[in-house]
Amino acid sequence: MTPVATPNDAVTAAASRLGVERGGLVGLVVAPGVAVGLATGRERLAIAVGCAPEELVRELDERFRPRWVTWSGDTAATLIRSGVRLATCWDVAAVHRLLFGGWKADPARVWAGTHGLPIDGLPSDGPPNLFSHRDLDAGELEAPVRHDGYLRPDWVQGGWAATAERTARWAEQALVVASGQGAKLAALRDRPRCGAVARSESTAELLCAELAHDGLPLDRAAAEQILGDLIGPRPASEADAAAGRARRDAAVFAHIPGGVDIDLRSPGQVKALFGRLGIDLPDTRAWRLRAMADEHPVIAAFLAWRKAERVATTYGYGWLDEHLADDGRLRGDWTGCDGAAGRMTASAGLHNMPADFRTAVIAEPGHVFVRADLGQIEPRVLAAVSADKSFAAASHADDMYAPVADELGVDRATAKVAVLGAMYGQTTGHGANAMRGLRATYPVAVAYLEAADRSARAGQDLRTYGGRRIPMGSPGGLPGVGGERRPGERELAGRAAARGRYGRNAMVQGAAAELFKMWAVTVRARAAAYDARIVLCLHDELLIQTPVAHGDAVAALVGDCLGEAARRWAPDGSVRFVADIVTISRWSDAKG
DNA sequence: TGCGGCTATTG
DNA sequence: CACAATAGCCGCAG
Repeated sequence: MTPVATPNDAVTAAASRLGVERGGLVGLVVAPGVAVGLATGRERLAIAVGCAPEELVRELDERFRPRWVTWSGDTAATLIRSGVRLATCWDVAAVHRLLFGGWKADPARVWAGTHGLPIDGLPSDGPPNLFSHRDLDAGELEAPVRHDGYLRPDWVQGGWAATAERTARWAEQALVVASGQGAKLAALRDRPRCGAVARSESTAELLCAELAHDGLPLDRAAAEQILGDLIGPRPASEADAAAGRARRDAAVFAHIPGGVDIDLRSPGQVKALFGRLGIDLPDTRAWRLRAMADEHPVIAAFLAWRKAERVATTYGYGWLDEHLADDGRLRGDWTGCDGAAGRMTASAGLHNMPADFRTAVIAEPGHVFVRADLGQIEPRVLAAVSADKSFAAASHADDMYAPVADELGVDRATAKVAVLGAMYGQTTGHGANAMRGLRATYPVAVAYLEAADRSARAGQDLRTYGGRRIPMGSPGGLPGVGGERRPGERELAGRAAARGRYGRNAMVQGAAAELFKMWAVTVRARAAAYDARIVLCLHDELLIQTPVAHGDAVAALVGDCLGEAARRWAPDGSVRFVADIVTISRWSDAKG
């Protein structure tokens, strides 16, 4: 009689062979239908038979809670589709973006980065070269690394998933990268929190995969009601849609004696039309038109047209059809950090949905939302990262601008403009005067911003408080600019100033993003005990759906998590961070 | 067909 | 109308 191996036995055996322990690094790759590759410093292992590989990963995660080393969020996405959600990870792509900046973080690039190999020497992913193959023995073909130190392109492009053994090797390579990244982070001695940030940026990738999979609850009937009020009922055909467009256009043309026939979607034609009516404008932006609304009734009609047109094209029925599934969830792609300062991004309108639609974001039956948003996060973050003691003292007020206004001897609105102007780089207009007061009162914080501004102007890379590199290599975009035209002195100065504004803002916005993600992953971890899940991240705001019975507990927990995250991110504790936390059934019920 | 400009939405 | 993002349509170059 042969004893049948239970999943439990398999897990124990695997854990024992690998030496899995709580918080220990374990390389993990998943090749669906092939194998799960696992690797530790002790051994590598491929699980291709026996119990379901995903089940084994789940068991290992729950029993030992290692820090899984992944190549990217794709691993988490694959596992989530199998019903497995990891607790924590070290995502080498996320850490690469932190260390090197920018967004590209494919395995070939990440490997080269940690090994100090030039990016422009990356082997091309063209067809295999027969001559080079002839010199390789079988062992080398099975090795993921070339003699010159780069990863083999065929492995990178999917070859890693060809066999069970290769998945184990690929997991091992990820572990090697993580180790190199750890060394690089340790070398950033003036960024003591970068290790903690690397871990939260990694786990944010797990959160992103979950957000993409789960989606945001959006009530279809409520959403279509809103649409109907703005642009009318769902068109039954293309002809119907065209008739609707013509009807909306006609409502604008009706205000023009004699009638016209222009394309309202063309700013140039609209500008010309207003010109014929005696209204001269440099452009047709809404704020400019709104100021001229008294001049002619067509302006108000046109602004209403713009609003409806916007909804019809971007947030109309097509938007719902494309992104809102039958289960009432609006789904988009999520990235843990953008290419600039490192904020999370989302597509499908999740980050820029018009506020009107928030009434359609309704908690599902038996659930409520806990909505929490950070108050005045950017000035508080500036106080922390610059270590300005006076500015930090101001953060102890619920409204930070009140003590700042007192110190500067100005009203609150002026104080706010001055602070925001300093962080965004505004140097002209109303903010300029208050700026001098700010420099006198909070010299450390202002010096921090101005140092960032100077570095950025000079084209020197920046690094945020948490260690994210802000590349300034070829800043401001405008690559090359075809032709012989050389930019004038004014234009060059303008571009340098833009780089300066970008740089000073990136240091604040980037640091705020680090704290926010640390908060988010802390909430994610703690809220799981209440069956609560984050359904939306919005730069300084979390929306969490939880069973009704746990609403109050989760609301309290979210506040605790902010304190915990703040202590982990900035252990000094001199800055107070605040959040407005409410338990609601519709997103729109939150007080704004 | 691709891309810069314009416009609008969000934080 | 500063800083960031996504996203659509227009107009123009190739």
